[in-house]
Amino acid sequence: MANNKEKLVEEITSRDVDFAQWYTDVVKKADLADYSSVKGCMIMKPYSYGIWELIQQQLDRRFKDSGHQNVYLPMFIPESLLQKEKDHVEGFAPEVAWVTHGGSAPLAEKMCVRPTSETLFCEFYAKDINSYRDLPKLYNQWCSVVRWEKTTRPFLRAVEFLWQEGHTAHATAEEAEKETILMLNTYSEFCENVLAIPVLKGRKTEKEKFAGAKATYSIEALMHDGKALQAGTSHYFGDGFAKAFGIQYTDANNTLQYVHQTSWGVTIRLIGALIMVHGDDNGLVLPPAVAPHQVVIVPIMQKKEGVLAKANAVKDLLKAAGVRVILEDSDKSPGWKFAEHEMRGVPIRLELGPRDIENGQAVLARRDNGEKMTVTLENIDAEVKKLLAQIQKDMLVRATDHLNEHIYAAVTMPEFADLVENSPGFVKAMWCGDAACEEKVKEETGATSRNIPFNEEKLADTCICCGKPAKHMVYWGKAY
RNA sequence: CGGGAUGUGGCGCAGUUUGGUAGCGCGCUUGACUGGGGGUCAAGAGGCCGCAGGUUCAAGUCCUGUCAUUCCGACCA
Repeated sequence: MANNKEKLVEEITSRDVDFAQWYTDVVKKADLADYSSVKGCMIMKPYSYGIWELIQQQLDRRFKDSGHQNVYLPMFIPESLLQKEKDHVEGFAPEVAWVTHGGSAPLAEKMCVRPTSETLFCEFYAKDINSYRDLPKLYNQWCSVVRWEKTTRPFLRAVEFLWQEGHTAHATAEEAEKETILMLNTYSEFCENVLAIPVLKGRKTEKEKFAGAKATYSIEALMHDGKALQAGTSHYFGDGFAKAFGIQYTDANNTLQYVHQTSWGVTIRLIGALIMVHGDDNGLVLPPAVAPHQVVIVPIMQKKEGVLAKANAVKDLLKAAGVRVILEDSDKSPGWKFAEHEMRGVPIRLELGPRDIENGQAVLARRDNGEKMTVTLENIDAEVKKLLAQIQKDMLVRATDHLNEHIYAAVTMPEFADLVENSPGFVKAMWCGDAACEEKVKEETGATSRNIPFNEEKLADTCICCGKPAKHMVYWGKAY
């Protein structure tokens, strides 16, 4: 009997040998994505798009529950519109793609393909908001955006990627700040309960914040190799964009006011996070909540009378119970099927052969820890649902333990540098608030500030870098 | 955007040094036997050797350019 410690799949490079190569192998072997002839762009195959659809459904429900509505805005932004907010255009101009021709005729004004839609939403809000009665505007958009990245990797960084971007406008700063935190919390709750990925919530430093934002908050996840991945961001804009775009409303006292705005987004990078947090040397390991197939039924000796019929009956039963199940009835050998669906990270394998049918039972094998158990066919649906819930829970516990075991604290710079170099993970350290120190830490150690948590600890009185009085505790780490 | 590596049937690769009829493994198709951890045998199909120029009687192989992928940095979700 095998467990997940054994390496069954020769094609996948071991995680510990070469994590980057392992990642690329999993993307290919789990049938997630393929390359196209367009540089830096990827083809999301049905399996990865299926994961994205499950992410979308469950996030979208949360957005709707908190009063948000979906809209769709154009993918083109005229140059003049992009340039209305100074910081914003400076942040994005280096990486936008430009459309200069319509057919063969040059355009009077070139347009960029949206790298993000703040400017379009602002233009729209300026027209659409007149009275305090029009507020708040709680809009979200599911779309793709284009950023001309120099280095790309499937799911983690692509020239075009899928995401959702929420854009809201509020009457007061307090309300907008509340929204910013609400959505940050929505993301962290989603990551933990759906993706089984624990995250560190906090505020970004000035240096790391979004172009044009007053404050940026992020959720940071820890990958298996100890590197950090920014899994989602939520921005508070204050009235900066409102002033640049003239988004004003008349309040109850008949006075003109500027709105206060937010934006927030997560991307298909979450799929990259799923791969790098949960995956092992046999491939992908998916939490049941986002697994396109939660159960794969592998019939044994399927040509034998009654085996396929029984397998189909079990499939129908599970389907009726709301389980996403497939019956692997191709004429491949059982061993091949085991390995194939392990690479794809299917949470539960259900083995069903003549021997089982005779005994009125089936074998369930867990993808996350390799455990096998025998259950009776009578209440197979209840058993499977129970096990799916257990796997979802255990995966979060395992990832949380991994995160906690890789958070270190440093008080001196040599200590800090040693941790960053030899103990991959997050390092907590005090900081004076000066961007120069942040820059210096990065230059000397390769670690960047990830975020400043809401519940800061006081590890020391002085900045790890310059020795001046410390203002904040920062999570640092090497990041993707 | 800098440095390294790689582009040859669907996938992984050999062949390039020394130019001379394009090969191997896996996969694929058909059939039979098999079946509880990537089965066995038999018979088949499948190639503008990344692309564009050039040298040559002759180019997968040599030269120039270009595109893409990948790894390591810098930049970003």
